[in-house]
Amino acid sequence: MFEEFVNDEEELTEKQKKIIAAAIESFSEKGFAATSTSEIAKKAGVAEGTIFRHYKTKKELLLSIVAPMMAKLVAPLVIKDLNKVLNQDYERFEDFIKAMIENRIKFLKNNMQLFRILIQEIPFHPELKEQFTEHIAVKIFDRLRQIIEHYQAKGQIIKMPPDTVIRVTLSTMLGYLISRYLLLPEAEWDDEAEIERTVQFLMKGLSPE
Amino acid sequence: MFEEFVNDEEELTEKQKKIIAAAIESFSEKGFAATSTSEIAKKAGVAEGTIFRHYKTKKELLLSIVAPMMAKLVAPLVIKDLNKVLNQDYERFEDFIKAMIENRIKFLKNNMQLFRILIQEIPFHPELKEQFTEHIAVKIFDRLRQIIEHYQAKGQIIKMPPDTVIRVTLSTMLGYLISRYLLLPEAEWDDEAEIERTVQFLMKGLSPE
Amino acid sequence: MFEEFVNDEEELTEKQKKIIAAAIESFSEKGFAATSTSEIAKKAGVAEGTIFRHYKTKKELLLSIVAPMMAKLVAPLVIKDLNKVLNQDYERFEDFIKAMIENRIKFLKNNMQLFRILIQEIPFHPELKEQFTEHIAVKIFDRLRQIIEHYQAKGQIIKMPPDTVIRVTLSTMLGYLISRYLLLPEAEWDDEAEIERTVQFLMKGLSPE
Amino acid sequence: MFEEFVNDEEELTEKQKKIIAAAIESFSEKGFAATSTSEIAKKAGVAEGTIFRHYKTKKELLLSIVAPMMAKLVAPLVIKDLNKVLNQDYERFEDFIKAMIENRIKFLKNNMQLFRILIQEIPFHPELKEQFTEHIAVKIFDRLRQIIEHYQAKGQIIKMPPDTVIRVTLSTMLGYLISRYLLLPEAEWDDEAEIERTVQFLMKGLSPE
DNA sequence: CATGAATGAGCGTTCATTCAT
DNA sequence: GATGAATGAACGCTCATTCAT
Repeated sequence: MFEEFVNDEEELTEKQKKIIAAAIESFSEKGFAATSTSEIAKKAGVAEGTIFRHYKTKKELLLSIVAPMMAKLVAPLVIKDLNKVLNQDYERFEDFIKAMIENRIKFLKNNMQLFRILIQEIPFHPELKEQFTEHIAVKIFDRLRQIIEHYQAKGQIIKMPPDTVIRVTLSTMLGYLISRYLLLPEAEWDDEAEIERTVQFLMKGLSPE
Repeated sequence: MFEEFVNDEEELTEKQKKIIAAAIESFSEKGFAATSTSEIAKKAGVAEGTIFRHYKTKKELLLSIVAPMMAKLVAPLVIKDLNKVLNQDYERFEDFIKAMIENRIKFLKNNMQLFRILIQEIPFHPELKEQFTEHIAVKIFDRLRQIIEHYQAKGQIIKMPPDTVIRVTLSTMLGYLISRYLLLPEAEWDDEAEIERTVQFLMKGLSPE
Repeated sequence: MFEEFVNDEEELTEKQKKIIAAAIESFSEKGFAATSTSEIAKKAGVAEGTIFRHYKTKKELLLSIVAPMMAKLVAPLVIKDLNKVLNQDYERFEDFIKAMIENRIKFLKNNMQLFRILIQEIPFHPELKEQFTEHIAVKIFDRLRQIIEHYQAKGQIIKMPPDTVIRVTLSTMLGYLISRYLLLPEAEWDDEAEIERTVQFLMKGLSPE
Repeated sequence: MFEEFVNDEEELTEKQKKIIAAAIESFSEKGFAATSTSEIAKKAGVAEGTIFRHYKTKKELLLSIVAPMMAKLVAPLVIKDLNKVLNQDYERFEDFIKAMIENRIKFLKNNMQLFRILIQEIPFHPELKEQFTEHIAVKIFDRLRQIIEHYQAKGQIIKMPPDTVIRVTLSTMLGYLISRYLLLPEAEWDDEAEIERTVQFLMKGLSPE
């Protein structure tokens, strides 16, 4: 479940792919504002002008990187008939949340640089924030709310405002990811156990009664 | 308890205060890299050269803003005889965590711009990250570990690695703050209830058994 | 004899040539430190950024001007089989020194601005001084020493340490050039006679006995 | 003979002396244009403003250093009744030139930093050059011409235009000083012998016949 | 008389972007 | 489509000089 059928990079020329790859690397390491287009060009092995042939501005390049990332991040929740999935595959909230968290953690782990750019740049670019709230807060929150209410109705989750449930769930999950991969990547982590504990904490915190 | 007796800004000239204030505003809004010194000067109503009389470089200006913030952030945990406080004032973990969270939330709410700069700039400045891990991870984590173990020994918290307890606690708390004040500041929030719910979630998640 | 087959400026773009020309003019008149890059750009009729596309720093621009000058200055002494030349063309030291001096005077006269930059900037730039001693003192002094010894062996020059002979010879020659073209260029000079007298003084001063 | 009764530094305050000393050191090492007033102030141990209390501009500070140097440099030739000295003490040109050269070499050796500033800055400051030609070329050249003619009349020097004699003499002498103390100060020099040879070369080059 | 904070013009350099080839 | 030379505005920072204390 929750596999992704996203295909991008398909209509990109070889040079474009190199530009994107170089930009991702630099943006994630030094930030958008501190990365120069000439640096990207050099790293990508193309001429400076080539970047601007494909992307009108430096910012457009950033958006062309971040926007698909945001879409992919919430992809599993955009599945058309998610409720069917829920009923069939995940009778218990615990199973659903476990699957979802493991799936998203795997995804973010594999796309850590993109994730990094996303959270680093959102504060500085109103368009990004807008896109984010529009995609996530509106489309996805609605979905998530339904899901939460679904399990609340089944008596599997505490009766708390769904938005609060969503918030603490995401906080817990992203808190793990940021600690694990961005803040203390060099500490020793027993990932399996740590995820297990995190989910356990979340489940207990959200259990009814 | 946990009041702060930090006094800074006291030996600063009038111009220096204006520079700091202008820098905080701009850094928090546009980020360090995207803020120009000329812009800070204009906003502060001083000549550009004046900035550099007080701060050798733009980066030094940033550090002079962020470093004290970091110290103040963890101040309540640097109290000399914290254990006495714990025994006397907070026999129950719940009371302690409630007091601590409310206190720190109040502090961060009052210093939201500084908090914003801190979390926005840490990824881009190795010195900052270093200072952070040095101050927080080493000094404070040790303290927090003792506290957690203290309440674990009393049987008030689940037997989980203290680092994990710390992580989920901070995630929950910072997740609230970031959602509330940075991501969705314009949504309607019933702060009192929301904090109450958040602490409740945390307590249940960490309760033994 | 002693013609030069040096060709530079050949792979330079039009703009680069203009930058070099403007830089030479300004550096020689006001000195390197007192010449601004914006001034050079204006004089060259290019944008200031263009200078830095071709020369990473202002100093690199200086070096790109001075280094070839130094090479050309000593070029006649780097001829592969100089001894053959000496034996065939200049049996007498007087003929050699006359030819050499006239040749170098002509060269410096035609490159007075470059010569000026060279002697004006050497004191302030260790790299230049190093390059100078390396090229001149080592490579050329060895050559000159051999030549002096060659004519001393023939009994045509006084038996004095070759280094001293070289020093007084160069002093006499450069003293003329500096007086003539840099210190008192507006006095009336009978160049031919003055050079004749200078060589005569030199020859007598160095004659054996 | 040729002792100097120059007294300067007499009406200078302690701070002023320190400023002058610091300026001399920096100007001679890095050049006037590349030396900042703040650097001089720091080295002198005074406030930046103090420099400008004593010297209206940075350039005035330079001139206050160089002008007296120039005066002292030619002092021995400004003696009122130089001819009496010549007749009494130096019947032979050789004795005169030897005494003069040794005296001036000693003086310059003792004031090498000032000498360095003088020759380094003359090219860049029209006022300096003017002062130089006015003092040297007019006042002193006249004197020197008389002296040369005096010895030419006695048949002790070659019949050459006095200006040429002066030029080659100064070139020879300054050539030694510059080689010895500025270009190759770290080579091994047998000063006594080298001066002896230099004077010998000069005498032979200028001898009649 | 000495101070040093303040100034603002100007510095060398980098930048995103354009455009002729 | 790709290039890279060219641009000029803007950058962080330094400077000589002023002036209230």
